[in-house]
Amino acid sequence: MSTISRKQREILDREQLILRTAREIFRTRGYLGLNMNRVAEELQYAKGTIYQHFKNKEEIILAMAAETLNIRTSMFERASEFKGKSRQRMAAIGCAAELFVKWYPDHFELEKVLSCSSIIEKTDEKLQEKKNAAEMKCVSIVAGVVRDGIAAGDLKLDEQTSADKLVFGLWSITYGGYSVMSCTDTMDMMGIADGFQDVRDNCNRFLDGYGWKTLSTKFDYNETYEKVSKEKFSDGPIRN
Amino acid sequence: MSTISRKQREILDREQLILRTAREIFRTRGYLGLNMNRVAEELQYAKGTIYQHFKNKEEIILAMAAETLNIRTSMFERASEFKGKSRQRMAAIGCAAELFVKWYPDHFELEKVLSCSSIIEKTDEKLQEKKNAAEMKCVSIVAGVVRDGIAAGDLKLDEQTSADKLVFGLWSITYGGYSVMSCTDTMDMMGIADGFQDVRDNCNRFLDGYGWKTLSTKFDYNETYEKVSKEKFSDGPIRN
Amino acid sequence: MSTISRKQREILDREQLILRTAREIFRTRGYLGLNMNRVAEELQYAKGTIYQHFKNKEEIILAMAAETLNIRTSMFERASEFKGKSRQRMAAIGCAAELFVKWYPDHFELEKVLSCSSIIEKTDEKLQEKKNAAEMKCVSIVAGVVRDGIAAGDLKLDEQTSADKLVFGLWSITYGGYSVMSCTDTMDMMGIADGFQDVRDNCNRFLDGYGWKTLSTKFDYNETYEKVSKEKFSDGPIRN
Amino acid sequence: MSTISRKQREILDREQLILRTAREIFRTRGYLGLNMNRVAEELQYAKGTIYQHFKNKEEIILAMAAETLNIRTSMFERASEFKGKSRQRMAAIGCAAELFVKWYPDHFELEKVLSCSSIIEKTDEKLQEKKNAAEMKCVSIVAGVVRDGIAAGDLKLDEQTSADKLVFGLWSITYGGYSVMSCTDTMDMMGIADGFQDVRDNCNRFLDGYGWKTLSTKFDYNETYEKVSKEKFSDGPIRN
DNA sequence: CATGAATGAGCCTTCATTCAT
DNA sequence: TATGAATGAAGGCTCATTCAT
Repeated sequence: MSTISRKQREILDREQLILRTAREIFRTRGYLGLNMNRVAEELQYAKGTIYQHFKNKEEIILAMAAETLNIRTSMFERASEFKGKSRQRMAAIGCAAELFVKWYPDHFELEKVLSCSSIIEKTDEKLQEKKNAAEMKCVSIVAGVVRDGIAAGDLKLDEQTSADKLVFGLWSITYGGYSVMSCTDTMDMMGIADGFQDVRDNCNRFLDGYGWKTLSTKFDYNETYEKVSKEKFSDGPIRN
Repeated sequence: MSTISRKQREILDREQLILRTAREIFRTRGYLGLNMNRVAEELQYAKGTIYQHFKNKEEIILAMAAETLNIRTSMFERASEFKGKSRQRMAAIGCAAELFVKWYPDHFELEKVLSCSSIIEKTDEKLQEKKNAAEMKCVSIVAGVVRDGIAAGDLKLDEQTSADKLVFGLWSITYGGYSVMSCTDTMDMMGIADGFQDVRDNCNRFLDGYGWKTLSTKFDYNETYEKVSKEKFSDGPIRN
Repeated sequence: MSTISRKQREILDREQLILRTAREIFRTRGYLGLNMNRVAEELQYAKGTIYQHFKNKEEIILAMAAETLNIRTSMFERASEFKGKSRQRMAAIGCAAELFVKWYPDHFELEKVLSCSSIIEKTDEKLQEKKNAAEMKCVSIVAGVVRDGIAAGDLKLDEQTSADKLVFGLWSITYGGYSVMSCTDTMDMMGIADGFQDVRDNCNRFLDGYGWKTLSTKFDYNETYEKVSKEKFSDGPIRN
Repeated sequence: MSTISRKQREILDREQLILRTAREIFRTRGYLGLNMNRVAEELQYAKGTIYQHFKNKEEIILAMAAETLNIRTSMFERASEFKGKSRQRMAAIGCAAELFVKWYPDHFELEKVLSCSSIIEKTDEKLQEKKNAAEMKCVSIVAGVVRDGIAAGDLKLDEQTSADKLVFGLWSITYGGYSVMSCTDTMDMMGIADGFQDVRDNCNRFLDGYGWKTLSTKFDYNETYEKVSKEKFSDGPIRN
């Protein structure tokens, strides 16, 4: 890593530059507004240059997603290292998820786009695997904390309930919640003012429903969120 | 309704025919595979004729979404009329949501596409409002059942919790859950075999977390689902 | 055929117009100089219009070849109907071949291009078959005259020699000869002044070699050529 | 030749290496599949390096053709030195031509490509001349044998027939025959199984037509071919 | 000399939309 | 009102060639 040549370094930088530009375009103009012409133009590079780094448009999308997914993974990792009871550590991950959405709001859109098979089909399988690995790691971290909770006796699951189901539930609430939030109209319609707070609360109620023991009955989750935020993520958005 | 002329009737029929065809194409070939040429061809009508009914391609997408949204609304309405305690009526709506996803799997894709601002911008505002109204009505039905539960004393919410937050939660779990389910890879990764069952269970645990009283402690939710399915939706997919 | 609508007629005309233009470009600038842009430009039509008639560039090439091949076939047919002994009828076909090359000099180039598998692969199989059928018919006409010669006792082939081999030989001499002629440099190099005359003579010597009986020993082939030309092809280049 | 410096030697080697690689690509992927990128990649050299040897892509094509043309010339030379009567020596050249086609099947494709004016125009005139010289030499060898035959009294040509016309005829039959053979479809259509044998036979019948005396009436041409092949070309494909 | 990233002209192709009939 | 040919902007992608290092 340290012996990387200057040139290779420059290439890597340029790749990130391309992704950054693409992300900007994607955020402001959506998937259909993102095209190689625009990226090249915005970047003041020739079209061919972009193609030297990414085989096609789809690979840019995938690379963007992989990039933020890696960031999310490291955020989840950091959060999972929060010192506290299992339930608090889960809250820490919730905090990480929340900050991730706030910092990389376009990631959800990317995931949506990538779920179109016609897009993913055009990409290199290796890149896909990289992305999947990052996602996998993320899921594992959450599942790990759930199992820690079980091991610590904070959480008892009946026979019908696997740790995975619980993870799936949390994933659903957050993914679904943040998705709904990305559409202000729906939020207004539902009468939701502070979506982030509500997603937090709903996650907690969900875990309550499974009987995951809190530290104290009067435990203020928001306090934990603040603490995690300060301790682990005070330095703002991470760049890969 | 009864005073509608034969001609207007024909136009409506054709509109539905167009939407049906477009939906078929959308389901099998995705958004990028849906184009006016294909619709016209499949329909055995001329392209110009389609433009007499829909101002542009985007309006077709929007109309498709509005159509299924209306179906969902009527499904929710029917479900909410299920005879039983409030919690059971909510389960009935859950059943409706599940059947809706099973019967109209393309609706999620449509919503995804519509969330691209560039698409919705090209559509007539009135049609957007129609779609929003349908969505609104759907949300209201769910909120209504929540309030019925409160009124009936089955559910007590503290000061921090509004009925809306609870609706938002349910929406998140189902929307998020079904979204995740649409990607088999992620499902495998998470180790989820039967997503529908898990969404059901997670919804129920979530409501448990809020303390919504069940009819009996040994209440079997799945039984309710079966009953609702038979009583209310045994006649299969609804056509507008 | 007679009930063809005016519109269909126009379309056919336009298709021929496109082919005529493409042929012109092909003749002057070669395969690499022929592109859809240029065709559209030259034709003063929009690019899309061209694509409404031909799926892609390759199909234009193929269609051009099929068109001239059909012409050649009908020329061969006409020639084979020349009244005379078998050897004279074969000469008549030689005359047709010669005129064909003079009238449609680009056809050879087209064949060359089409022999590139990468080109033909992009075309519709049906169109390929059409072209092959035309070619087949052409070959059959020649083979037919050879067999007529055998039947009439003008030509006796030994056991090692099939009628097909003889046809192949004639094909080789004419195709090869005309190919060489298309490159003036080589012609100069070889010291050939009047290639057409030499191809005629060589064909005749070749048939002499196989012992195909001439009408009289002093028979002047060129005279036959002139007669055929006047009787059968005095009206100049045929348009499909 | 002997005073060539090591450096010049290296350059020559590299040039041959480039041509060899280009030829390999050309054979397997055709003209459109041959690009500088691919050549450089396959060769493990940088693109710029190739440009140090060849001004542009077209010159590579031309150089490849010149190279094989030189090989053909030396094959023809060798064959013309076959001991025997004039007609047998001509058969020896026919054998060389046949082996050349078998050993360097891509040469025909190269000639095809080069016949596109747009290609040759981009090349250096000197290289063109080199190629032409090689071709010229080849033609001369054949013409020489014809003249030897005349001088030896084996062949008598009338006033209308020049030695060149005869050479042109042989060229036509072989070039045309091998061209047709490169398209299996046409071969099938014509009902030709062993094209090489038929080209041989047709050449011989052609020469018979001109009355070129064979050694004996029962002369077996194929025997000569075999003998030439063994005596002159048993060491396989020649490398420049 | 070797390198190979950058260039950008050029090509193919698609498709929403219009409009003359 | 229906038609469907024509349009042409838009976008994806390739590749020969250059040139700074």
